[in-house]
Amino acid sequence: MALRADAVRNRERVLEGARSAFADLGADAPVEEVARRAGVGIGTIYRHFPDKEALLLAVLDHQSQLCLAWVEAALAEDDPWAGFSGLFRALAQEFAEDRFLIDAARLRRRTDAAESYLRLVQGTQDVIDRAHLAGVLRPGIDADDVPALLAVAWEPSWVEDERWPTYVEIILDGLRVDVPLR
Amino acid sequence: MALRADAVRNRERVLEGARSAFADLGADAPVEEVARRAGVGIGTIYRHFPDKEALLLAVLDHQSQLCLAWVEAALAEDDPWAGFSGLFRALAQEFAEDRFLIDAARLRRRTDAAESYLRLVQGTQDVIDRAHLAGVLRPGIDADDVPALLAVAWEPSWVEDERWPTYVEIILDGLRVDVPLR
Amino acid sequence: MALRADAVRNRERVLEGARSAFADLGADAPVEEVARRAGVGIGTIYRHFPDKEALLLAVLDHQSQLCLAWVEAALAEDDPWAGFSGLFRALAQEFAEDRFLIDAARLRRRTDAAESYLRLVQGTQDVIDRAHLAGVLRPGIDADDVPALLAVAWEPSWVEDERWPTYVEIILDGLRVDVPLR
Amino acid sequence: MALRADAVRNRERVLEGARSAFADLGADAPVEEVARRAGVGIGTIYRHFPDKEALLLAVLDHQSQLCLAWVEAALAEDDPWAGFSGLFRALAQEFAEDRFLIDAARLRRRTDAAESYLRLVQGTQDVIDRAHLAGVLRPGIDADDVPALLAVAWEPSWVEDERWPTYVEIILDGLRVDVPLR
DNA sequence: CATGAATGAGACTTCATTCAT
DNA sequence: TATGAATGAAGTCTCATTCAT
Repeated sequence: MALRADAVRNRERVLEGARSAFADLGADAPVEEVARRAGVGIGTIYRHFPDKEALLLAVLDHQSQLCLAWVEAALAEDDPWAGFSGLFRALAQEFAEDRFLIDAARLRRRTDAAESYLRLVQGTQDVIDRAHLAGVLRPGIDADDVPALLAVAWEPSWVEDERWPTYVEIILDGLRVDVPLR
Repeated sequence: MALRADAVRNRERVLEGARSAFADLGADAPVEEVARRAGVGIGTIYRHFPDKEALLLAVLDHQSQLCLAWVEAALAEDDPWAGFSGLFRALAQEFAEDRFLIDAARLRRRTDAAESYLRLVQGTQDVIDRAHLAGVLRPGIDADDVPALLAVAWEPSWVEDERWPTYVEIILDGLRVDVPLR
Repeated sequence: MALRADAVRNRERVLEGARSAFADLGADAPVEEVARRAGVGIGTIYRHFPDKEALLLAVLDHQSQLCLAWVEAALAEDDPWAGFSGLFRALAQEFAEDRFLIDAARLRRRTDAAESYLRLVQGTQDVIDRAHLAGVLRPGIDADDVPALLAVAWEPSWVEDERWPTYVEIILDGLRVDVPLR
Repeated sequence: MALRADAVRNRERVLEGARSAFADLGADAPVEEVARRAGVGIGTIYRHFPDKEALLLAVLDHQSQLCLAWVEAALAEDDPWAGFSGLFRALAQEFAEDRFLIDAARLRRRTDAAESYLRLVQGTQDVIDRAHLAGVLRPGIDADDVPALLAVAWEPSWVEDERWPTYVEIILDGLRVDVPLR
């Protein structure tokens, strides 16, 4: 199955090109730009993905997969707040670097989301539940609120100022419930 | 010079149409849609504005002008924190209602900003300075940070959930410095 | 309303280009070919017609309008058979000259047909009814059968041989009911 | 030479796939669809046939071969009219069932026709000659007229109405010369 | 000055054909 | 030899902008 190896590698290149193009230009980067960056004909993209939306979802899926590692790390933490806040900071970082996610995540609302994305949401919910149980997280918050709160980080116009870490800290302060020392 | 009066009035109608179109459809509403809502030929738009970006800036300018009223109100407040938080909430409200601002404000970074927008920024800075003097606002925050923090409110995908007021409160919590009651 | 005059004339040119292009190349003539023949940008076509199908329907409508004259002539004939057969020959001629109608008429099945086309069908039905009443036309035939029978004339591959008038006569022979001379 | 046997068998599968695809979707069925139905790679098709047109011609050839059986049957008939009309009906049936033939037969005009097709034409001419000799067939008709007359049956838009057998009878009526009973 | 028709680049997508494996 | 991935021209349609009226 030597053929497959080549195809798989090309699919990888397409994804890489899509990641790059979407990260720089947002979700409305032309498919031809993706092809250019992938070093591939435009037809190749349509062989691997039925349409542009599928391509966006694939990139979302891929990035979500990377983020799942952060969920693992968060659950491994002893302290529930350290877990949650660490995850929040990591996701902010991840998303701040990828302008594409701004638009791609919006697709989640219209289409059935990528599978890894759903697992990411679920994992995030687990981390949040633990924080709620420990009483350290503002009540009424759930995993669906996280992307919205992260908007502060990935809002593209301000990312370049490197101010977003500050904003993340502000939000974490607003989310934390101080536990009285008995 | 009746003509002049007519022209001015037409410019107003164009702005009105742009406000409406951009608010509903975002910054990529077709210029023709703006013309339609303005009840005006598309040529008229290009007579008053050199290109679409200028139109977006003009709308931004106009909306900024409206927001200046909130700045006045904030400065009239006795309590500096009430002033700042009131302004913040009001701006969030204003922006949450106008989908167009999401995209238009981004232009600020690329082009010379609209004049009223600059005045809005300056007025906001005054409100912030007062809060800093009173020691109730997290240090290191200035007017340029406000739009980024508001991203949380105007991120379009989540506005419909009406969760944004919660997010605004979280951020305000994170921004507030509790003053010990001596 | 000087403006309108120009636009109307251009719409006419587009229709002329479409007629020409579709007549030569069939319904799958590229829209750009239509534009080329009309001496017009492709955008102009899409200003006048929402999509390609609308353009095809418009051409069908136009050609149908021309054919309505033949229906008038047929009804003016004293002899019902002369009326019917004259109409049949005239339509065959008309359609044999326009390759486009081959495909355009097929649209009738999928979409709501052009208005003139419906009137053409109705007029043809009147001519046929008269022939039935006189007992000179094979029973069980109605207006919907006419295009199918005309297929023999407009089948593009054989039109160039100029054999189609023979085929038309064969069909007319097959359609005629001989009235015994009492 | 097992390879050769394999190759021949593959050619057969390709033809089978082409027959199926073209019959269902017409001549513009994608070559990949042919490959899919043949259970074969697309490259295999291009190994056996230089281009898509060759494939269409090959299918035409194959179908023509099947039709030759009808010619045999026609010639075996005692009555020349029964022979001719039987052949005509059989061909109509054959073509009505295969949407692909509509388009494929048109190629005959542009390219050198498939061999079996030529034999089919010749055989049909024989049947026609016999009918002419018996004086039962309208003079001036030859084998080249048959496909054009069959257009009535294979015109795709009307096939579904199952009206074509009626049209075939009309044409046969028009073609028959009544022989006076001495 | 206003109008809105015309323009054409560019977006997405399909598919016949080539070619590396 | 068979495979099917890659290619890219071509098709339909949108929309910012220009310009004749």
